[in-house]
Amino acid sequence: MTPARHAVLDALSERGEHLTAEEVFRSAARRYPNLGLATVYRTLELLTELGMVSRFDTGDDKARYEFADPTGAKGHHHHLVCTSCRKIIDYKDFIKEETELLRSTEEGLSRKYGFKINSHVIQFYGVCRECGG
Amino acid sequence: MTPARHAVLDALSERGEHLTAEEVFRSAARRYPNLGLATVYRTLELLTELGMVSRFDTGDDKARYEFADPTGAKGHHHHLVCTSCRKIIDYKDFIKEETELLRSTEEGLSRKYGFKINSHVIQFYGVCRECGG
DNA sequence: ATATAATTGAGAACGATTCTCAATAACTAT
DNA sequence: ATAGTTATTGAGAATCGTTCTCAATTATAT
Repeated sequence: MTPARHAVLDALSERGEHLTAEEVFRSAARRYPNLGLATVYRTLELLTELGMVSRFDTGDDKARYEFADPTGAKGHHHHLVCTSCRKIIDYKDFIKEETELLRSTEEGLSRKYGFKINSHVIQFYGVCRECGG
Repeated sequence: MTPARHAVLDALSERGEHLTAEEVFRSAARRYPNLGLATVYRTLELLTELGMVSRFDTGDDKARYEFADPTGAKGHHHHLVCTSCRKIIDYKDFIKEETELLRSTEEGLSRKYGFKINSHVIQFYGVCRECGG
């Protein structure tokens, strides 16, 4: 865990969620001024592989990263994306039905197609209240 | 509906599913040789807006397109993606639980956050039988 | 300390997609 | 039909997020 990597991780945990690589870079560079953008990308990839960070995207063409803390307060959650203002809301409600859906789907798909399922993406798109939803 | 647009639509409905823009281009260009790639992109965007084509992505950085036929044999379906060989399986099993989940989630999110939900992405990633899943 | 391996920053390279623009094709109204 | 207006096209340049290259620096092991 080098200083550059720490700076990236700090940026992700301190600042809000859903940062783009560019945003992580700007944020982390405040503390670690000669940080390079390539290092940010490399570190984000590394941390994602280690499971400490999770990466997702929301339809614009920039990957977003957030601190992964599956057992913490945030826990496992999904994203609700406003297609107008690009706001992203984390939610973890309805997880019971969802868990059930995932379990049975994964089991069924595994049996039928021989897939070992490792991850999933569930995301809703819509228009938020402020944007007229 | 110009010939160029027809060529794009034909390529999508004739050939299998899940084509990248490049693949649509190659396929359509066989019938309509002086087709340009930019026209393919423009047409795919147009058809997507019209709801005749749906666009999704699977983790590599290329958008995929498929003929949208919500009431037809294919119907509404989701994708199961092998992260090893990139095979994509359409499935529409378990739609009952899923429909229920979507309904209650959309309703709940709407009430709680004031979102009008328009679309969703549900996708599973894993390793297929041939790849050792 | 010294050799070896890993990490870094800067900028070039990449690749999917979008933009520009002149040429062409499609309508419209006469 | 025909002249004028508008939409669509193809080709290549431009864009932009991301990845690669490479020499320099830093960490690790001997």
